[in-house]
Amino acid sequence: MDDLKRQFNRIGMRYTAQRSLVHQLFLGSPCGLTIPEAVSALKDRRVGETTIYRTVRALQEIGRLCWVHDHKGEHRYVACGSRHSHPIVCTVCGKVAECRTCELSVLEKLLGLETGYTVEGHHLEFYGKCADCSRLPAQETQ
Amino acid sequence: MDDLKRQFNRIGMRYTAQRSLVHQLFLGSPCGLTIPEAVSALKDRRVGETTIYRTVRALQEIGRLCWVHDHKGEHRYVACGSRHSHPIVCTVCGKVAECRTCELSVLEKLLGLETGYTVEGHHLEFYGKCADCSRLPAQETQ
DNA sequence: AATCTAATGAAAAATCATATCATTAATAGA
DNA sequence: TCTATTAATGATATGATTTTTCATTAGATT
Repeated sequence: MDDLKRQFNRIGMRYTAQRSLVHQLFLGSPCGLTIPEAVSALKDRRVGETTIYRTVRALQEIGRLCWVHDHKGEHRYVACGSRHSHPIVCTVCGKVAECRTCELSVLEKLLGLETGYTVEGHHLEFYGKCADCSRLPAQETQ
Repeated sequence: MDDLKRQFNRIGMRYTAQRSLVHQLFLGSPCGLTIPEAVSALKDRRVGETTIYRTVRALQEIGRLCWVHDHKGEHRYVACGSRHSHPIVCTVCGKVAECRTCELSVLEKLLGLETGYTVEGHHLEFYGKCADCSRLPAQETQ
């Protein structure tokens, strides 16, 4: 995907082999990863800690990575398709799905009236059970 | 306010002088505080680090404190009035207001259909300019 | 190829968070 | 009030995480 290269260039950064590995890792992690997890996952692939921190920041900047708080409150990074998506985190297995629907405009208007703020954006995270975990009644996965 | 004491007791904790100081500190901080900020703010009042970490967790548990990510992405804790409120963070000065309006039920239904998840809850943060900072056109405060 | 610029990762340093535990304070019961 | 009980406190130690620094390497440009 050469698109990524262009997006990196746009923010004055190069799309290198290491950065590609970092991105691939997140794409293959449906529950997202904390940074320490990403670091240890790529230790054998010889990608350094510093590179991972920098790449995570860059991927967020170009809208390919967002963060969620999982069921335990841990800050995890999850691959996403666009700068503006609403993640939903499974409270049982931690799997994250992406929701493109966004109908917050009404709420934003109300909010503006209520608080006097000019709304510019938001972060919205949902928590719930994924289809699989909804079926297993009270069994702890992972 | 003796209400707080009851709330602490309900979760098996005591409402002590130190915990009161921590709570007061957050009540007087419209932009919220990171934990290290709270620690240094209370150093002269002789409240220890451990107590602050524990109290922050307790205040969250009883719904008097919520977290936001400020304009710089920093995790800050802000006093709030109820367990379910939607903070809005000023992107200029960082001041946080509380929004009680919650009309996400429609969105939650759509989301359930789109992803197959059973929605149980959410976290919603708005970003925007407060009334004061909306007036000053392009001036960086703080 | 030569030049320039950015990326890399090892190491050190700084920061942040948790665990341990002796001491102190708050509560409940007599 | 006095005592017993239980939880809170905070100093210290420890561990985890994040950032900084910098010599080296790789990628882009001419």
